[in-house]
Amino acid sequence: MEILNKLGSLNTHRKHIYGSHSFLETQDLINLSQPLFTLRKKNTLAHQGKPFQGLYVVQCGTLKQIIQHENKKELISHFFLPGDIIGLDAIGEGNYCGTISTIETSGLYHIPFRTIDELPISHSSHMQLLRCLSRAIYLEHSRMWQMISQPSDVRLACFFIMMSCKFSALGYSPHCFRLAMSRKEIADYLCMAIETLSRLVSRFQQQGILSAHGHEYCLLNPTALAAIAERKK
Amino acid sequence: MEILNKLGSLNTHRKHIYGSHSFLETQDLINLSQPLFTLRKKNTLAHQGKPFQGLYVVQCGTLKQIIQHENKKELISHFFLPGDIIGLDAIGEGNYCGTISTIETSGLYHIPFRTIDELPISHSSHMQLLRCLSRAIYLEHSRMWQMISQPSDVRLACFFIMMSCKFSALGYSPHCFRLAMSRKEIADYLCMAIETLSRLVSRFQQQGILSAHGHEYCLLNPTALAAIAERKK
DNA sequence: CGAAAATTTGACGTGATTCAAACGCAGTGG
DNA sequence: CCACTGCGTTTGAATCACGTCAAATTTTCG
Repeated sequence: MEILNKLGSLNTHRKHIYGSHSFLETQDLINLSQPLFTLRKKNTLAHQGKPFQGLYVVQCGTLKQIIQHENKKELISHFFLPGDIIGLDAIGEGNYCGTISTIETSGLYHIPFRTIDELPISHSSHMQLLRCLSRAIYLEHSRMWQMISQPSDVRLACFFIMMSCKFSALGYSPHCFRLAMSRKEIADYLCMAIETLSRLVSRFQQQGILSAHGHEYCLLNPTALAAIAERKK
Repeated sequence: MEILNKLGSLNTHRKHIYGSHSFLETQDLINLSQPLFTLRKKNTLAHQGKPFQGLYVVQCGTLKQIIQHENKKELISHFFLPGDIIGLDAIGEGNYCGTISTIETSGLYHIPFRTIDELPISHSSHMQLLRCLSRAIYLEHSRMWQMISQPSDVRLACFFIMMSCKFSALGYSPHCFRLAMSRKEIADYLCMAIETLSRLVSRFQQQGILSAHGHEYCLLNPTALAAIAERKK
């Protein structure tokens, strides 16, 4: 069965790259999977360095991937939302390169396999998978570039726009949505201090760009938000 | 012919990760290549976004890969030294994701192919290539982490140590070597301003850690250098 | 309800960028 | 041979964005 034939058809011209791993048309993958299972919030799906056990597709909920480097400062490499695929960056190495855990109770499909050989896909699909990983290198690089050379307000604006696009694609309102992640998690993802994030959210609210109450966010002025996100240095 | 069978045997425990692309035992690749050719300094080997034309193996000289993002601030993603392979990150996408040009006159082997299908390697080698690309994702991430959360002196110390290892592996002195790249290029690679780099080099010299005359560098106190590189925040 | 955790806000310190000027060095032409 | 020019590098001073520290406030959840 050709599960990867639509690989690469998505996200080819994404503007605000934050490298979420929804490279495939996930329905095909789900057909291969075990029954849906749920994982309560703050549970760990996979530990960094542990052997690869297969991919997961998010059906509902939110997860995060933390890559621990030597010292304890942790960096969140990805958030996973419904439709996203978890574990693509672990296929090759054979180990999960980060710890993946739920932020809220989530529903997941598991596509179990240890090595890529066990996945019933054709030669051409392997090529597509290869292409997919190669693209991920570039996405990582883009993210690095953004984190290094873009000021914090631009990074945050891009983040909100990305989330807006996500929710829009999922059929939800692009303007009002609930983010399961805490401020600290968003800050870690955006490589800034919690306090900086908090100040930025306050500033955006004062400017009437958005409103934030707890985990609920409303984009009141998407144009202004986009202007901040696109601001050249 | 099995050119990728030693894939992944190198660089598995590299400490100071700056992601140079020497993943393969290059001699196998060279056997597949066109005759050696030379490219004068400041010439471009491949342009960002142009179609993939094949891999290159550096025989001698130095090259750099620049990835241009929207605004003009350029980021050097890689330096290529003898033994390194150029273009691995372009295989999948089919386009070069950065502009690759010579810093000094360089000798190169060209392994021409357009798509991975044209490379005469086995299924298991494809797996290895896949593993290789997957690892590159992690390397990119590690570099991001270092650039973001390590202070500039640590980054520079790591850079010198990496270069020292490189030259050592090539059979040259690990303590005294000539770097073809300019200060500006090193600064771009390490994501800092030229002035910051210049100040750091001055400081290291005052501390007796190294001496720098033009493009010639001597590591006078590798222990002290390593202490800076390993310093936790 | 009450303790613990998360968030906000202010004051302050600092590493690194930016601006500016001076310096050294190589190549060119008078 | 020396002035002239352009380029890379160095150095100092000023500035800024962001992180850190600390205290206040709100939210969460048993």
